[in-house]
Amino acid sequence: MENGKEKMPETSNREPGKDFIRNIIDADNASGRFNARVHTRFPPEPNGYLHIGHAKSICLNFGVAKEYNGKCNLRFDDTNPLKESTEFVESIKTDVRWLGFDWEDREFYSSDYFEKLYELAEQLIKAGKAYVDSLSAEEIREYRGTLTAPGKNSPYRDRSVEENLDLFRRMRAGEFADGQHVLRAKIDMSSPNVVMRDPALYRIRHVEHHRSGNKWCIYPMYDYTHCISDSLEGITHSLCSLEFENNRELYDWVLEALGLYRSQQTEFARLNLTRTVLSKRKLIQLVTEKHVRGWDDPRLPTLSGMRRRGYTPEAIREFCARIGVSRADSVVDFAMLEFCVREHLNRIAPRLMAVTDPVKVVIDNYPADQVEWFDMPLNPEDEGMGSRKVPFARELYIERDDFMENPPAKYFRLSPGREVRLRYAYYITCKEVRHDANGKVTEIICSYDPESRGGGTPDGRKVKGTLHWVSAAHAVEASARLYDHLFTLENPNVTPEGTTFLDYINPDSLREVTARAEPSLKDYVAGARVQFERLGYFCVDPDSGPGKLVFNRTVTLRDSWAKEEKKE
RNA sequence: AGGGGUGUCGCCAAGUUGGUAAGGCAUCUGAUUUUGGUUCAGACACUCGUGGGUUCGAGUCCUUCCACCCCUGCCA
Repeated sequence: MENGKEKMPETSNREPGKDFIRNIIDADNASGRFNARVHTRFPPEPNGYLHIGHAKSICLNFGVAKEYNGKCNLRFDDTNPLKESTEFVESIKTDVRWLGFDWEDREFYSSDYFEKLYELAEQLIKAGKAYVDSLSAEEIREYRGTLTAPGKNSPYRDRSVEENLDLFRRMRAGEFADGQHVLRAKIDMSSPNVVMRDPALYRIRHVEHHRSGNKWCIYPMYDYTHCISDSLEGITHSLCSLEFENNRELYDWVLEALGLYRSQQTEFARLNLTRTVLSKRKLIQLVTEKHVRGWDDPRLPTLSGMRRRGYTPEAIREFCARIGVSRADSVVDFAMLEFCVREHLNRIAPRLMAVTDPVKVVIDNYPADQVEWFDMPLNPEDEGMGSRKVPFARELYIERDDFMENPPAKYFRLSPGREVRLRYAYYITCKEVRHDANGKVTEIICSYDPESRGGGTPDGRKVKGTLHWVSAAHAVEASARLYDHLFTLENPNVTPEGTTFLDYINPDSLREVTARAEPSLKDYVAGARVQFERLGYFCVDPDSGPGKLVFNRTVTLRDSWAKEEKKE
């Protein structure tokens, strides 16, 4: 192994190509800030399904921990019982595991800290740094001021420590109704950072919590909970998205006021992808308004949807590695994701033949009662994958696209008088075309060259086209769901005046057709991924069952002919 | 109008004592090819939002202006 790299001069302690997060960690490790320790966490709120945007955060947090021999916790940020449920907790765990990450025994919940959080709140009150406010939500909003005008102090701001303590304890005891009081940090109502204008720490909510049940009727807010949870878990680098930049000042304030170990919050830009939406609100709308079939609809960017679509965890991880992480708002081209799936599937998917839009071919010089079983490699580039047997007979199906009566110049598939190769089988020449009353092609009569058995000829003559095919008599039927982008707009997050993303839903995002496939297709079970030669990568949908095969097209193959054709 | 951020090729993204623009996706050529797939070879930023300044030299320093994002939940 060449060792040019490790000979780098000592002064160059930065590795080119590293993202700013890893540069910060390197610097912290160099300065000994956290004793060269790296401990991150992935902190989802269990109020929805994870999507590709979360995958970016998961790969970052777990990835960084792994690279630096550190740890990464899974923490459910469950401080708002109104929105959270165990159903979401379970789906999140399934998705993180599926992506390939392991939190070992470090599964935490903010709700595990409710008692500790409460004690610390009393500590804050005793230190004169928090008070119970009895203004209504509306009044608090008015008192907060605006972005350009300072706020003003609540008339309850100067209550004594004793009164605050008494009120707060009675809040916990359930003596008050929702909204009657709120615990607030006493900071600065004229701070230019609105987050610092005496933020709410606790609110009263007589609601059952998915884990703590009815034990509590006051619940801590995010800003108060998150930093303390990070601190208690010994998190070193608390990575979150850009919209929390303004909250960092409060994050630091709370830990400072309580004299707690300080984790470092660092923000990065969240993922945006062309051709899809990643906001929770929009995703919920698509599902509840039935624009898609459910949270795991293969057209959705949810991890469960992508899993069902046939994406692999490897491909998603590779995608996250390739897009990098920075502080600049950006929109990643969906093509980047497709590249990553194709790259992985190309290596692992067995090749099969299936026809999605069949037209019949009759080989008129092939014996009507003859059937030949050809042995075909499952992947010509990987002998190790083995082979399968495929039957050839007089009547076949080929793709309707693969025949044209009046082909344009660069078309080199089948057309009258032309010879093409049927993959791994024979050369055939089109002799005659039959049509129905509407002029639609119903049957193509061909002759085959017995000498070309296997797909090559003794005289070495070349043909320009190689087509996939299926024996009509042996074909198995399968439902194929052909997906396209959910939106017709490049970026559905930015829509023209007066329209919303829903106005750009692609009516052809799902086309379900009956495909005819080679018999070996029956060997594949739900979740299996294959390549239908010349068409794309497909995977077996869970809707499949005994005698019923349903396939999802994960992604098409790259198609330079389609591009060429468009130029015409 | 206050505060916090960001602006490097169509897209993502390196660029850290200022020294003369990595890489990937996409795109376009060409070669190979029993998938118009794969693979391989090559092309693709005299320029870093903008004007000005410092300097022998600036994407990197100073400065003007512009654009975009976030913040006025008892959501996270």
